[in-house]
Amino acid sequence: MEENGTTSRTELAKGYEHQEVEARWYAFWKGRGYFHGDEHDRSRPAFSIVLPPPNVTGSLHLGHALTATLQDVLIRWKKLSGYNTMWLPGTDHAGIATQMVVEKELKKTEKKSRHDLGRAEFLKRVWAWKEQYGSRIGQQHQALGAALDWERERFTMDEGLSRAVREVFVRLHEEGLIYREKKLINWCPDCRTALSDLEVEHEEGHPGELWSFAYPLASGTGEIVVATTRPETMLGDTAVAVHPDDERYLGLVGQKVRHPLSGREFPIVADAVLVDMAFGTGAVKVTPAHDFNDFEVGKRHGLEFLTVIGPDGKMTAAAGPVAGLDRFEARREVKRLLEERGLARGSKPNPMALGRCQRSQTVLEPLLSDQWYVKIAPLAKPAIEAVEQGRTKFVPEQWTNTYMAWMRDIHDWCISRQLWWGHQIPAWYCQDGHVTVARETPRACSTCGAAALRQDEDVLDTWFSSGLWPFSTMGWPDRTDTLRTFYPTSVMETGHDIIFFWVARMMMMGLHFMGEVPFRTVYLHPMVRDGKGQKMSKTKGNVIDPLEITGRYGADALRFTLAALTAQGRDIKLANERIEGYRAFANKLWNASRFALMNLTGYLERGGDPAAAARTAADRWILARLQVAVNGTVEALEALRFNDAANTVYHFVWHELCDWYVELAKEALYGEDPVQKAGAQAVLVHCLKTSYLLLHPFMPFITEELWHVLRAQVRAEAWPDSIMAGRYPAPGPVDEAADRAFSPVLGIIDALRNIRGEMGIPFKVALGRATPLHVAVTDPAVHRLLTSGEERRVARLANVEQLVLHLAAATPHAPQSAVAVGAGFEVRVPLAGVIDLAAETARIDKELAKVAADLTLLEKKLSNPSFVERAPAEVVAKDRARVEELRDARVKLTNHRAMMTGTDNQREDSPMETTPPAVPPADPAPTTMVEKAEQAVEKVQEKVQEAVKAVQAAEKAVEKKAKPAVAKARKAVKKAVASGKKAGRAAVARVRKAVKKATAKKKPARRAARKAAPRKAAKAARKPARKAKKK
RNA sequence: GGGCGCUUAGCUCAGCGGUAGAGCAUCGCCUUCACACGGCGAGGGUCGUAGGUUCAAGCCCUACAGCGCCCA
Repeated sequence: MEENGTTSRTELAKGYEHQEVEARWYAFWKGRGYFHGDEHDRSRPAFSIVLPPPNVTGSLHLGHALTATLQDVLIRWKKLSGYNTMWLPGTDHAGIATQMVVEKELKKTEKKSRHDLGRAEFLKRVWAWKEQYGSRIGQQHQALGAALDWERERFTMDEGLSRAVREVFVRLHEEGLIYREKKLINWCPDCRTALSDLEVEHEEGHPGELWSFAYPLASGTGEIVVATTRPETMLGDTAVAVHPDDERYLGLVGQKVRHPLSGREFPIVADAVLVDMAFGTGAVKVTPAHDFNDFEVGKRHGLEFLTVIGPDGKMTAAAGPVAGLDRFEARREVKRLLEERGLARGSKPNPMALGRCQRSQTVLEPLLSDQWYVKIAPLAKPAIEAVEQGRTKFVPEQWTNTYMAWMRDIHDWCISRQLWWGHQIPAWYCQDGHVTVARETPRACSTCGAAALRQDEDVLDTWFSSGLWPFSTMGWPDRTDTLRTFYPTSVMETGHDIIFFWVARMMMMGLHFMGEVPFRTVYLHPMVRDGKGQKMSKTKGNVIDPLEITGRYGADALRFTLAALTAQGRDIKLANERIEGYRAFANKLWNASRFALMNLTGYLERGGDPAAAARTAADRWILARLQVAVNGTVEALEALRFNDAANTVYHFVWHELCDWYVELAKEALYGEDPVQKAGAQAVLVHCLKTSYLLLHPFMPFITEELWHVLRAQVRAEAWPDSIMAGRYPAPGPVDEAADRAFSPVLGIIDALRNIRGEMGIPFKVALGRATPLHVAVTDPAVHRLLTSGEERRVARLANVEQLVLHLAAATPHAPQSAVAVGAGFEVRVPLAGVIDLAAETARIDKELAKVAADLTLLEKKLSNPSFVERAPAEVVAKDRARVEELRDARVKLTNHRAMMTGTDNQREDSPMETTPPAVPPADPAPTTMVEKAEQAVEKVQEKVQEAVKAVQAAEKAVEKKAKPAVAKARKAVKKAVASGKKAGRAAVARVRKAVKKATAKKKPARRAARKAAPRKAAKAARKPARKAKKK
């Protein structure tokens, strides 16, 4: 620890400064080897993750930050839980993207193309680029605190991984699962390479034009009209197809048409698969070399495959009059030429589907070419079975379906790319065209023995190498200890957009080459969007560098935010306010620790059982709550419910430890009793230490910092000198009795605070000053608890000067006072001279309304015989107990109210049936302003209702009368209704706001107005129950 | 065209069979010696619509509507 100079630090800055703290710890952890997984250690269970490799030339965005965070949470949690953890980092070479970046740079700085440099020289440049920029991702991961095993960092183009790639290629080829064939593929004219189906982005509804023209019959006796969205392809047409059942064209099938621009003649064929009789003219032009559907037609009918668009997106020589033109220019030119010849037959707008290149967004061109393919069905089968058998599970579960659907409908995988950057295909050709596939450069053709060999110029799809990632990174094809210890990995954690690219392919490759699934669990996290819900993308310019956020709010705050927002099944909208909130949380933890340090002088940690050190009910209570938090956190982590885990700790630290216990403990910490003081200190230290450990996976930096400071303060030599070497808190039984026993104290304090708040008595004005405040409790145990010291805590937290305790059902009669009733207690605050009778009456009425509503509901429920018979006994019992409680409260509150309004002659002290008004009487004189506003709201609401009804009626009428037009009309009407409703709601909301503002200054009036609304009263009625439940 | 997801407080979202929750925002009070990156209190929801199952339904089932994503 000396390397950090924090050994003796036991004082903290007033606020948490993340920059200062975060700068300190990464090197410390790394230097101590905490990130390294030991492949020789088989004594502990292993927990391993391979980081899905980001693109080496990219930089991390928030999606990566989420990946890093969730994986780090798992790794750190498992490490603290005693596992031999290993998290393997690395990057992939991103063939297309990287090559494009370097080519662009080359063009800019040297005005050269890669062809000017030649392959070898160009690759040198790419490597240089990789060396220069490849480290950025590593730095970003470090800034995020990711506990990555850097000793195992890999890159898909490393020697070892390249060897794995060749091995896989050769083996698959030997097994007949890799083949080379001339087929139609998706070609990007911009990247000048073939793509796999997965790299195609489909765009729907692109505004297009369905343009019709006529092919003259070769016989010269007529024409056949076809329509197309791509007129330029007509130069490659080698047939016209019609439906065999189409009577319009019966006589034409078998005849020929003459191409008006090239003069070629080709047949009219009948094809039931391709042709939809109802669409357009029912006749379709067929371009087998430039359309996937037409390609099949071409094969079925033995048509000519005529390529008229080249790899550069320009028309080839075969395109005759438009040869050399760009395909889009050619489109205009073809139309012009056909119009000139009088063959144009009109056009209409037609939304069309487009395929675009994932990288360059260029419209793809189907192109006929020789490519390498993986025959995928035999690989997919085991990958399907593995999931069916549950050997790999998806979380959230619904992704199983997506995976299965894709796997079952999988197409052969085009793996060759016309690039230079990547793994060059280990296939060689001799002059006779024989193919030799080999692990090492062969000396001679395996078929004819010819020595002159030329290696295939193409490289493999990047995903071909990253599909091997879970085992190629661990030394495969060698049988290494790393593989033995850490394969299969425990979890694959990545975005659901990558399920096919990585997950599916890793599954297939892992099963095929390792004989076992590559991961036990696949956790697919949601997409990170910006605050407005938009997908982050470079083109939109809303991509955020995680380092920007960590710089501003701290890595811990960002990590915690991401974890807290990662609920299963919904995208994350990351808003700055949210991150600010969790930065505040870090600050809260910091200051709770600061408070502790200030009050731990002289305390030495001896490692005893905190439960034994606990002296007071408050001590035992917080320990119980802590155990609840530990159990909840671990349970959530086990289920990969990151948000639940984060929120559980958050709630404990802020709302139980800080809001309650720190305040409660002051009684003992500032008090004279050394034993109680030591007890509170021990409990506080234990709670903080446990909180640090719970939080460490989420907030590694601040917890490590505070761990050291607290450890030094209490001289806890038994604690390891890094939190990373600590043990994660273990789930265990909760001291329910301690939790329950203390709740009356919390309830009484709550009640007093409520009176204060509602009556507008500032905290600094002590309660029970002139005359004492009264608290009555019915349970002797609670009475004992309070007399044995807890009443002093009540007094401190509610600022009470004199408090008289009664073991009784009710407090003594006092004329001007405020009363609150809870489960088993009643408090009475005399407020002579201070009390606002109207305010107190209103407050009591509010309470009464809640009680009455709750009671009505419960009584109705209990009077239903089938409920009593069929519902579980404990549910019924609980409701009965609650009814008793509510009746008691109703009596007390009614008495109190009667007393205040001067009609309390027959006050009752024992619970018995009284019948308070179900709805408390409203203040008879609300201000006219409020009245008017409320009426306005109602009117607007009525109007909206009327409008909606009217539209609906109209809708029905329309439906009845005009059946054919119904669909269209309905849509329009509904839209109108929706927008009308929306506008109406907005108007109501505005008026409501205005009312609120207007009434804000006139409290009694506002209250009265509220009373008038029974729904609100009913809602209010549920409130105390909720509070009680929380306790 | 097929599939999946979403619709809960002003906003962003949890909850998924037993009394509607969080964070932010709002309103009132408080510069109380851990924290104004704060404390205390309060208001705000017929849980998209219509049916059904159940003693009991945001929660399960069916249909519909709107939004989003994936695949063809």
